[in-house]
Amino acid sequence: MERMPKKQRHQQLARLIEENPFLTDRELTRLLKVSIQTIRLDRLELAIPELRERLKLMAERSYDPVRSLPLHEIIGDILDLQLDKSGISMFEIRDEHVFSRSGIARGHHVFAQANSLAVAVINDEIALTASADIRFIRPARLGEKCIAKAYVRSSGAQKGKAKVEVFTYVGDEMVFQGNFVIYRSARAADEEGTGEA
Amino acid sequence: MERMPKKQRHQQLARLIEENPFLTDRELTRLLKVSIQTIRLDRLELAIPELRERLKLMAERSYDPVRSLPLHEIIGDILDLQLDKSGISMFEIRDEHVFSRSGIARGHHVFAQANSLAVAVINDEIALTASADIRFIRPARLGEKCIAKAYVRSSGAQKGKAKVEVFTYVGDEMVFQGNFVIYRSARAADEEGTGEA
DNA sequence: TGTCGGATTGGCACCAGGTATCAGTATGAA
DNA sequence: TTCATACTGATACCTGGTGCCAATCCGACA
Repeated sequence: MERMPKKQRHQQLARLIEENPFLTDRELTRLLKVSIQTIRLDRLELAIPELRERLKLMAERSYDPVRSLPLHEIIGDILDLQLDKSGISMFEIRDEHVFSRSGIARGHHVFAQANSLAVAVINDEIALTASADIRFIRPARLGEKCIAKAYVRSSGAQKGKAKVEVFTYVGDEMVFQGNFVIYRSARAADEEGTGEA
Repeated sequence: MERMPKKQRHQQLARLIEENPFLTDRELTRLLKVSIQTIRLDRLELAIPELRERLKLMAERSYDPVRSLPLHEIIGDILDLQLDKSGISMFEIRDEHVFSRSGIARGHHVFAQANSLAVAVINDEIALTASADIRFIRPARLGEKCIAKAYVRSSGAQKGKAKVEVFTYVGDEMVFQGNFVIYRSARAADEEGTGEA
């Protein structure tokens, strides 16, 4: 009936906007060889908002402090935290964490989870990793949920150095183990845990 | 001279937009009790773009795959790579890598650079971190460029385990040192280095 | 063959949130 | 008084749309 079936054009339109949300209707006109009205009818049917709305949504998503910070802050979701004692976090291995060929997680992601937790469990305004001795027991794979458990072996509230041991499991299999030495600013903070890592 | 000194209003304006980039000029009119023309003159003087440009910039920033997937692939830019011998990479500490309060880089980013390099320098199809013994000598800070140098101490092409030593410097100061043991799939790959880490 | 209906296109009014420019007013200092 | 600076108002114009109506195309079906 048409030069190109409507369904197919809809798919193309959706794909184009998915790939590049910055396209105006006018630019889409060029790419799909239909009138601007058709583009707009298509967007309407597909419930794709106009360019400015799309940009606004993206800006809002990236601006949401809860969403934008955790990516850079703590790696993994804290499930339990007993300051200066122990903590548990969960981290799911996703596509972006693995070697594409083998589906095995890059070591630094597993380390990042453990490191984040080791720092978070220290009840202090400033806590920095001083050194660590780590073992990757077996590879963590795509889709696996890593449960890291941290135990503060010596809080070092006076000496300024805490020792934290972290074990990471997938199910009941240990995948990672690390001994961390964490610098702390000596005076333990009165405040609640900071959420930083 | 004015109800409120211009300088002060400029500060307030900048702060308001910083806090909430979604404000229109009309809304700012209400908040600052000046005409919309004044708001626009102010924005001009302060070089603050219009709402739509601000949203577009935010959307672009959050869309940039390099920024949004910070821990995915190799961390740091490979400057030099001699497979099974040595390698050098550079990694600049940005906002998203530091504790906001102290401006000090989170340990796992510095580790990720070293780990990426240690894996990249191994000339094999599959290379995984088995264990590591690491020291954070001094904190790396916002804006600093970390230069990591990796040396393969024993390639372990037969035994399946390579030893790689990594030193990371800012200028001539060492910030990090680590000894990595890397599993490799025994048969050294004929291909070029993979680019994965 | 005519006609019906969905798909497509064109045109126009209108909108938000601006830019650019010009003119007028207020206010304080020299 | 005069002058500069700050502020305000008004108008034309821009982009990237929405909303709506009419015209056209094109294939299917009686």
